[in-house]
Amino acid sequence: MADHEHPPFAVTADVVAMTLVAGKLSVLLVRRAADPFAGSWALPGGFLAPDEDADAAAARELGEETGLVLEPSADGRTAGTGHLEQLRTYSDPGRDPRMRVVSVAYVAVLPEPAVAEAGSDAADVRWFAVDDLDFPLAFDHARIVGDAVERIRSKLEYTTLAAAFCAPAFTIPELRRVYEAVWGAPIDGPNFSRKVTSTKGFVVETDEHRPASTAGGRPPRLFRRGSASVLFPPLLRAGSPPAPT
Amino acid sequence: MADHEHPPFAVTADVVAMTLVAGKLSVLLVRRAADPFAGSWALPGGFLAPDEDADAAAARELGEETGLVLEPSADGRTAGTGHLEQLRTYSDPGRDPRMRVVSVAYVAVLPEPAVAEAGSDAADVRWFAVDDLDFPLAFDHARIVGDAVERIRSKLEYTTLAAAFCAPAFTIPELRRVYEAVWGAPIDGPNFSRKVTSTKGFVVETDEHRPASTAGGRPPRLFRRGSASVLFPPLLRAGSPPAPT
DNA sequence: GCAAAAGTGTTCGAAATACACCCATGC
DNA sequence: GCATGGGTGTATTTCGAACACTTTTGC
Repeated sequence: MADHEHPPFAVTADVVAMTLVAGKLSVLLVRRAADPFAGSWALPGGFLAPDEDADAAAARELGEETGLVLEPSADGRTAGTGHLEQLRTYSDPGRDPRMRVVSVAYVAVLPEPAVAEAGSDAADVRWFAVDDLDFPLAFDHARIVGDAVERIRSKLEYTTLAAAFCAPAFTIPELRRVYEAVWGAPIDGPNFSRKVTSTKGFVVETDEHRPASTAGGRPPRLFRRGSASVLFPPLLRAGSPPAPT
Repeated sequence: MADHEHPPFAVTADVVAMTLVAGKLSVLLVRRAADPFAGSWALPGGFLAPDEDADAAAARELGEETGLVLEPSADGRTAGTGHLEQLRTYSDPGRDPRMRVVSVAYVAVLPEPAVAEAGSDAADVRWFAVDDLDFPLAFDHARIVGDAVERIRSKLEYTTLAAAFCAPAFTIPELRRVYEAVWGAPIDGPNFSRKVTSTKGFVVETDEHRPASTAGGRPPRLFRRGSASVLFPPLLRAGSPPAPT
């Protein structure tokens, strides 16, 4: 390893924050004010501070936009609800027209109630359903969002990540709707319920029930997230195989 | 995003190159000559050139040590044999005592015949069985190797990556020994053979056979790598579930 | 022939799928 | 009651684990 003559790099952490909005998988975007791609939508993110690593920078940037504090752990699970994990690093020399910027991208999963669009500016921070992203994003952020969606889709199969989309207490049908929204395919309710409740550590039962909706129906039981982070055996998508990581 | 006052970062690409040596999963290490951790074993790697991205830098560094040229593609598959894919990025502020160094780590998988230790220096580049790594490595490279091993173990389950450990033409038992070496557990030969040959696109049959060994035995058929990169349904490890990515 | 290694056949049980049916609520 | 949504029971089928057994070589 040489230790001189290396060119100047800027390093950023960019976050693909995801949640369910009105039952649709959505990502958080911010409208750029400054020069390159001014007016375009982009991922929240920013430069690493001198004393912080990329995990901390991602958590900080996410907190600045959503008001939520997620402490990333080894497997991405956070102390409370939510999830924050590294996705991959994008380093194409031309990805920022100003200079050499290497971006460490993250995926965050937030429970739906936390959709608070507090943070910095008001109408310049918005959730977009991923299926509605038919306009170009700044930099290579469209590609990053695509990679993040594919990561999340694939991780629902063999981890308990779906619970990160839910509030601390949730029902089995709510969890099922997470799978249906992310995978875009219906899932058999009875079999899903059995699978989830019989997989040790996925969910833990409480003795509470959510009140039935105004449309009627049996009040569903409430569950909390279990201690397991992997799902074994996995919950495989029926049809097409997933793309590799 | 600010565009000033960001501290100077150096960005490196480090490669965890893996292959089977004498039937054991092994990683390529180089002995450091220069100052921090001089004399210690470390991963091959180096700084990104001004005009190259991390993928290209990783491929270049690997080529300088092994003489092999692997062109990384979207899913990590390379044109010929072998495999090169991004692992994750390590950015702890204290990971290099000299300065702020962010390292984009890669995993490379090479076929056993390619163990040529040509490259730069002779005895300062060596393959080590991962189970024999009971000495400390330079920087945080021990952690990176651990993450790489876990990534490879997990990817054998749901991708056709195992074939990257093999020569262009290989037998089913050879492929099975890859799984056994990486997972460290025996696999039933008959069932494995059926699973592999019945999964469309994993391997394609040739009409050649490898000559039987001197110990006798039926000569195994030769196969080549198929076009599939994902394995569906996956080939799950029997016992303990894998750690999440 | 005998040992060794590759590959096939067969059985068994666990688990996913499909779907009929029962339960508990709002109106 | 009746519609709505949650949950259980059960038959079917598919798939993997285990292992007996056949094939094809070297010696």
